[in-house]
Amino acid sequence: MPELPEVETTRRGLLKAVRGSTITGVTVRERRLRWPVPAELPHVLEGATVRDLSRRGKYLLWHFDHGFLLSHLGMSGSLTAYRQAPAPVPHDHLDLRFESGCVVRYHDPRRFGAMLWIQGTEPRHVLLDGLGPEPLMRGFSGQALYRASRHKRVAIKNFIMDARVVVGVGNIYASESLFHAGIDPRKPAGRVSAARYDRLADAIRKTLRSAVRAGGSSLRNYVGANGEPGHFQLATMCYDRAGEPCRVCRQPIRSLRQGQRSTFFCAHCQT
DNA sequence: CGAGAGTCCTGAAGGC
DNA sequence: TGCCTTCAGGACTCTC
Repeated sequence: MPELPEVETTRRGLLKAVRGSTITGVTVRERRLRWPVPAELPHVLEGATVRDLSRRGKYLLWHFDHGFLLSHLGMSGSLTAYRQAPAPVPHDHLDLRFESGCVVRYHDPRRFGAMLWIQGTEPRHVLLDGLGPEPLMRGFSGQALYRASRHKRVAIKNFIMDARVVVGVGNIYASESLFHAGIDPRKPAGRVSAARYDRLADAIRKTLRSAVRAGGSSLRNYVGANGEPGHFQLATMCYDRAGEPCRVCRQPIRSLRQGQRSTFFCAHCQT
């Protein structure tokens, strides 16, 4: 479900409710996520005040005076802030209760997400080591992609989904960005020109920015922090459109599997 | 080392 | 209706 725009939408939605607020209680109903929820999590969070909520790639970092809560939504996770929480439903794995009465609830049917604790004043964690540049910040450019891609035989689509290259480009936005840049997703990364990487970097920025503006994607079951679905699915050029006519040239959109993931592209517009 | 496959898990959808 | 297979927004970890 969540790619960078969904995580950013979640962050913005939660920020007003949680920044400056103190946690009064933590309920863990299911510890078995991607990694076990640390047993000490309720103890370290109760009484702590959220100083900030930031994002690194698809990770959310909750800042406290003595450490950080590192959360990831995985494939099917969501974080929702309730002024008054309804009764928990299946897969509501964790609640953060605030002194205001607000409850932030983590829901994740597939349990590929994570809730981890980083002790200390620096947000250092192996999961954050080696992450590439943020696509919506300085440091990300066509030139950076070009440099990182030399001598790489991996397909360009898999290359831009590698978090060491650039963070936050998931399966939907990888296909969409390559469509906008006119690049065949099967092309070896090392054989794409610098000029085309400039186009691709622009396409990634534009695709992600417009999805953030739209409040994230709403494919299948995405809901944001306020429970509202996103609207990105209305605008996909190729993702999930196999057999349907390309919106530019009317040739049928093709699909294939790359690294166990579905890719969608237009063989006429993308070369 | 790089590249590709396997893995965790539940639920929805489609075929028969 | 029911059973089975396939697929789903991620990404770490293993194998070759």
